[in-house]
Amino acid sequence: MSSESPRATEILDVAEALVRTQGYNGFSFRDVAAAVGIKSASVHYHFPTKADLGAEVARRYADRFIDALGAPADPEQPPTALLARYIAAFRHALVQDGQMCLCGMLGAEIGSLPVEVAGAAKGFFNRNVAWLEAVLSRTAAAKAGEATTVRARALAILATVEGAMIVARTLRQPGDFDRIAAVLTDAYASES
Amino acid sequence: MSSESPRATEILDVAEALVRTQGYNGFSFRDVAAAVGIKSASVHYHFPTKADLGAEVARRYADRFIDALGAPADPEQPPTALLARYIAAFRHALVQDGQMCLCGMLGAEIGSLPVEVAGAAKGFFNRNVAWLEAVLSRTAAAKAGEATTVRARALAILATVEGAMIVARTLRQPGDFDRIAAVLTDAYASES
DNA sequence: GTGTTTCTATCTATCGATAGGTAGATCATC
DNA sequence: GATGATCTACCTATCGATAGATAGAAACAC
Repeated sequence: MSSESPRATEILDVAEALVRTQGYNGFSFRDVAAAVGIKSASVHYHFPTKADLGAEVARRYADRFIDALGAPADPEQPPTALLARYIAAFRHALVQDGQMCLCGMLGAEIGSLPVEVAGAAKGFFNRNVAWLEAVLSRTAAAKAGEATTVRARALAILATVEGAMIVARTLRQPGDFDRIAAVLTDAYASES
Repeated sequence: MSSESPRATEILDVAEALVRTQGYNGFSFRDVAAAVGIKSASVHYHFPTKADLGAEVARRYADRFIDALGAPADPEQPPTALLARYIAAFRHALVQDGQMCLCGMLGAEIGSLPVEVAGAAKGFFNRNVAWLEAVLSRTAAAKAGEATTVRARALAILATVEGAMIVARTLRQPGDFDRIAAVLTDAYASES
């Protein structure tokens, strides 16, 4: 599956950074090639079409991201700690990388993406919601009652962190991400 | 200010729809011209550069959007009703138009936008936050205590609805927007 | 071991299409 | 006949993608 050559990995790294700042519609094979130090034809050798490259970037990003979250059912981690880790993962993408979440960017462009790329972005969101549902279902509030709202709350958390990245970046105040995250924590996690 | 010719308005309408589905980097003068039924050179007559057109689209969108929200201090409207109206405005953009929020899209692309366009998107968000702060400051919770969190909660509401549009569109389930909005209402408005 | 073939990764060169933008002619309206 | 709006025609630059060549490493045949 993921036995990529060093060069292919290099290309994926560069492409990911470009998509996360300029969007799928805004990056080109020549941009990627120039940053890697090869010709655009060589990029086509590793990834035949732009859709192939975009989809692979998205798949790799999703795998890495979900992997870093750890197991949502880990009995050693209380739900509040897992939620904090979830928020920290997005915070890292924003502050450390200084970029948008890749799939948040793709989600905004969803109406004009090749099907493979759109599907990869959709998969990222589905896996995020599933992870959050698993965490939220362990809270006291969830055990006490309504199962319907577990999915709704998972969707809300995902939407809020994705939106927070956009707002913080647009207002040029990275600290706004933390302000929004604090509201999230107060509203959802304090009831556990 | 806004004494545009019918043709200019037509161009702005088409450009807005294109930016909201393909992003600023993904639309072209030729796309706009073809949809209007004129040549791309004629679009340049009305809007000299792409940045001019993009910025004007964003300004018009922001004006129209904020205008539709009404006065946040209107004594006849309780804060809960105003918040419901706020969410309905985004819901309308998503369900009726079937498109992203224009400035949510621009916010995602913010790292690769001309300064005029980026500034217009930033202005949209600032006006949204100001409107929400005005509403939230009228709630009982706000009057009782902490003024710091009013801004934080305003940012969180904006982030959540922007993110909700992206998530609902990517998962191809418009109903998810309403699920997220319901969580928002429960968490923030029930304390008033 | 040597010679032959195949594979990998890259190159140069080019394709048709499209990008944003410009110059100058044309047409209509007043 | 002047003004506003649109046109034709074009420019330079770039897009995604392909073709054909090349150099070197690996695999194979004997």
